[in-house]
Amino acid sequence: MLWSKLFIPTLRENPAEAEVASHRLLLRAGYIRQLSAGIYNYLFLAQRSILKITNIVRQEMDAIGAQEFYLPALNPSEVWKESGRWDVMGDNMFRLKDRFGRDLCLGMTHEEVMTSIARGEVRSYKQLPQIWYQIQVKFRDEPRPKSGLLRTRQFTMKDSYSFDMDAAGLDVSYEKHRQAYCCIFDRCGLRYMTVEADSGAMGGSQSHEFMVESEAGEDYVVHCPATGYAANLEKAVSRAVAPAMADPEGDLTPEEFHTPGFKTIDEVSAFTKLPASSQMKSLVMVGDGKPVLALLRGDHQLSETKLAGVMGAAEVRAALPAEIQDWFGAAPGSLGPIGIPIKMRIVLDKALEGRRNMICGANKDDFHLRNVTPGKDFKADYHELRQVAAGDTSVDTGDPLQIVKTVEIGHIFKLGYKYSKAMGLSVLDESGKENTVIMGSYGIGVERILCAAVELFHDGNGMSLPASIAPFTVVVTPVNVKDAALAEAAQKLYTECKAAGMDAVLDDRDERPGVKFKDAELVGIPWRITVGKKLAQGIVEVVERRTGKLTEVPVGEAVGFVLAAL
RNA sequence: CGGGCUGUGGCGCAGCCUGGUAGCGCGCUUGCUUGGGGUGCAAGAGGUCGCGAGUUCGAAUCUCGCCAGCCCGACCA
Repeated sequence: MLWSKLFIPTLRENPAEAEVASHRLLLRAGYIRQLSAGIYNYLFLAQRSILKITNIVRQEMDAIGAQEFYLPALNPSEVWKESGRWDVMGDNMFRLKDRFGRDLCLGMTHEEVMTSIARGEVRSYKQLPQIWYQIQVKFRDEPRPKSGLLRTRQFTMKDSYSFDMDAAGLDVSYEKHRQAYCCIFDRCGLRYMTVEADSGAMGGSQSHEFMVESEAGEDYVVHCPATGYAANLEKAVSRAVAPAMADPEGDLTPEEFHTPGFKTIDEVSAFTKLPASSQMKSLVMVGDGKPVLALLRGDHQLSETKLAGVMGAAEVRAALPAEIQDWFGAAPGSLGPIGIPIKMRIVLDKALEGRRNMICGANKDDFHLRNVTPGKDFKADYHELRQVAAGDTSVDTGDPLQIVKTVEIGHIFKLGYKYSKAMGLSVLDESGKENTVIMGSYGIGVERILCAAVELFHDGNGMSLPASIAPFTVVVTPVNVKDAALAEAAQKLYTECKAAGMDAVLDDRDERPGVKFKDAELVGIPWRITVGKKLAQGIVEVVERRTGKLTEVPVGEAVGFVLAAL
């Protein structure tokens, strides 16, 4: 292709509205333009890159025996009502009515539709397992679209669904996906981590996320370089740093003391001259409408996800001040596990196991208790409730943990029977008995692969995409198109590149060399063959975008040089 | 949904406080020039100043309402 004929609207200056690197550079390099909040036009370069990504995805999915479908984005409400998600999805779902007033929505994901196909057609164990996938558009009315293509309201997803007879079959389908995803992300040239993820309170037994480390990300991953442990912060476990001070010795009896106006952990800490780790933090939470008191070490944070898991609740929230007053007869800041007027479940974080003679609220405004020992002074029910904090170490080895910010590019998930049960998907087994099908679902955010690549690989001059997903592999740049010898040699090199099967572009624009170099670097083409002065000696330059390394090679060897480096 | 910020030619911005004929840089067009890192010169085109009301002789500028976008938070199957 000839650059002079292409629509590649690069910008000299940074667009004002873009902050994160991928957003800024995709705009500047002329890949995308915004249509509305969270809705983007993909121009020529973006579309080229996305097609390369989806081809890789398609090849690897096909390689595990998955079959490509293409389902409607426009969905009737019925299937969503069957699964219960018509209500669950709330405002995140785009909804509309047809001319007869029937409810429709734009699909956010396709478990329901895939399940509806399977239940209508799949009747026998002989037809299983199946893996069906599609590469298709998804719609989610995000509360806050942000960061360019990282969080949008319309995006492309590769979503697949597996159908198996039993858990062992699901294990196989799941493992196939895990490996396919690794192949996909490897081929896309990404550095990523596979991490354990929270599988929710609803029966999902296992889940992994594929994460790329980036400041632009929205998820936190706990990672142990020494042991290789990696988990989403929501799910991660760790060994906490020891309490700052040992507990008082002996079987002491709880004793009330006056703490006028001291409510927070820090205030009580300053007042008692004891570290936060000597206190028990009392958090009143509500899970699916039921109150619970969660106790943690004063310097620890509650993980709401873990608490939800312990309670088996779909959703947890902090109790409102009025609810707390009603249940405890005291205000937040003086709460504790002893003498609660109503019956309420109390759960303790495991970091409190073995602790004694601690400080907590007395359920009486402006009073606290000292010498409170879990298990002795109240019934202790220990669970993993704490969020991993900076400085924590590996549970197994005590090696240091890191907490890193990441972008989620893929997620694989054992669904279990959630949809097959709700929607009645079963087959006859060998003995002629009905067997509910077990399912898995697996997603890849296609645009996020592009974003993650830009986040990982960019510098002051622009992006530097992996050759496998760059819109072009090589650009041939004659330094001066008015010089017939240069123009002719460049044209010839370009033709050779094409003949060698490379995605090449000839920068035949009548521009100064600086302009062409800048554009090629901004757009992120991995290789450039520069045809300039030294052509007289039969020499051209091959420049690698990522390293900036320049090699002078004879004209006849330039194409081979690039090919060999790919 | 709460908090903050911003809307002025395609892009980046000034002008607004203190009301009086809309400006700069880049880009674009034409001509010349230059030809190894966004060349230089000259001449042009392009804007109902986000929308609507109000105040005023007069509003980009002041007041009110609305809309849109960005950032932080809440939220994120």
